[in-house]
Amino acid sequence: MTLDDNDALPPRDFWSLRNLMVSRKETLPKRLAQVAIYAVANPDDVAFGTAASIAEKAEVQPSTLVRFAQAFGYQGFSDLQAVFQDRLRDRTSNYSERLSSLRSHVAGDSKSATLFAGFCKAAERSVGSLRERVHVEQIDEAAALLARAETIYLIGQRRSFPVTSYMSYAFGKLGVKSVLVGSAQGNDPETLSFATPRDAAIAISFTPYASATLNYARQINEGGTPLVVITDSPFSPLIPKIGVWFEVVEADYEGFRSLSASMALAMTLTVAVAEARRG
Amino acid sequence: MTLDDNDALPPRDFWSLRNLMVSRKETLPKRLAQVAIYAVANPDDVAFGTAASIAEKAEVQPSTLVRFAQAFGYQGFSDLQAVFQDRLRDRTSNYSERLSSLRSHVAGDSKSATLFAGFCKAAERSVGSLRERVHVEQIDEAAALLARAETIYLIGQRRSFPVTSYMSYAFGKLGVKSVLVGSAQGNDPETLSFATPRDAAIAISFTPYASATLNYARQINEGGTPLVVITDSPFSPLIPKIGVWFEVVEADYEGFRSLSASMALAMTLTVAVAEARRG
DNA sequence: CCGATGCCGGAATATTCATTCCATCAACCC
DNA sequence: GGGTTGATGGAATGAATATTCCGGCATCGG
Repeated sequence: MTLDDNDALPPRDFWSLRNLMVSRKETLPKRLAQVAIYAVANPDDVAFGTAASIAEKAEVQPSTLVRFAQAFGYQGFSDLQAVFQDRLRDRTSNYSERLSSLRSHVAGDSKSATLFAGFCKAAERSVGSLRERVHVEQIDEAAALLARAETIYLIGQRRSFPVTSYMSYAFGKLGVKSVLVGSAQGNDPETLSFATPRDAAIAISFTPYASATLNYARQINEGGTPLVVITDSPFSPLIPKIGVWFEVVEADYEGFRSLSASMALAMTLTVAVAEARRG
Repeated sequence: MTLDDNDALPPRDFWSLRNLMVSRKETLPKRLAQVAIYAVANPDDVAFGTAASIAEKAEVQPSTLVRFAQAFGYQGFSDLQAVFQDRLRDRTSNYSERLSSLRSHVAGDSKSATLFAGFCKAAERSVGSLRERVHVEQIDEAAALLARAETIYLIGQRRSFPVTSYMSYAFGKLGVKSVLVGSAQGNDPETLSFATPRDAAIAISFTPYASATLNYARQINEGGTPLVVITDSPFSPLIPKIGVWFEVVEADYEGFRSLSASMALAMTLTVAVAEARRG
């Protein structure tokens, strides 16, 4: 008796097993810990893969997987794998279970629970409304416009800044030249004065519109640089003369508006531009 | 050429296949129709079972399953089974290949449409998984911890920076003193050296963890400053000695992970802190 | 009623798979 | 520092699996 030193029966449901793997990881030998990490991070692959394929992805030997299973009291790898499969099998029962647990949480009536549920719901509703409002042609048009640009200027303040800063990061990773405007440096007007009609800009703003964003967008658009705008109303002062605009209505909870829809649209645009450049 | 009389490539996503099975059922030979009916009614069993076990339940021969698969243009039963598995694999990541294959198939449809749908779905999925994983007690604990702090330090790089920058903005509006670390200024280590055990910090990072974030978090936590961590695994090197941590698994599409779950949790924490301060 | 065509069942086969075994290696205690 | 214990990699093994093949059968048109 060396490895399988736990007298208790192995867990038969996924979450018990998961907790056990997390708690025992510290005391596990190196390779077995490696398996634990992989299994927690990629339960789906464990459910469907073969011992060989999983071993390869986790960078261990197949035999290590068998040892791992036995260390947790299972008869072999297949026995352990069955637990991972069951997790995916009864998704429906799992779902109702999830809902009831959510309800009991909310029934606890803590203020945090209400907040949490509220913000989750706001995020989901926002994405739902985004689906309705945005048409594919708009995305195509915006992506084409941005793909033509030499430099893409990103304009967003306050609540919109996280969105533009994400785009700046993603564009960087994708090798698309972009300039982030609206950080705390203060030379933004000069930066924008370099924009030409061969560039493009993305401006994001919602009521109450940050005045700086409005000014920058107007300035750049009047200089002939096309503009892609994300805003929350067809009457927004941001709507450009040259360019495309998207209507994104974020649901709010207690006055704090979600960012999920803007983020999802931002990601779509970012990747679409990169793909358009490649093609 | 007798059976596999369709020149087109077989569908790679479950729903296309399902529709195809339904529509072709009428013209299919008796046993193959029998398989189609069983497969439509028990897709989970098809996903997990072996050819022998499925054949038994569907009351046909294993070889019939192979023929069935070939009749739809697949190379063999395993090839067809993979489609059924992908349907269940949905949960978190790894469905990028599913959508990319979808895209190549629906070549007539715009690429942007697929992107857009993918990112919307990733956002919704992420929020769903957030609900499942985060418990209210954690939020309460984190909010209490942060409410006690004199100054809240916000640590996040790269993809996490939009989240911390949002929190910085929201904390500002709510009158909570916070310092944003990780902008391009470069004096971050010194800024963090001012943190005391009476302060607190929020660190956000996902695989691959930005080394600077790791160092900052470790440094500040060893100095006795409690830490609230948002990360993607119980084995994350970010898990603090003093403090609370949240497991947030963002779904990804084409390697670009959503931010919706992190954002929703960030909003919850931000407002919860402000409420705790007020009460 | 008879040939032809396509379908099916079941055995045969070739692969792939999980598991076991053993030699080597590293860590630890005496 | 030598001996022991446990962990690991990798090949060997035997079981299980998907697939192929072929003889027989039903169906259909003449």
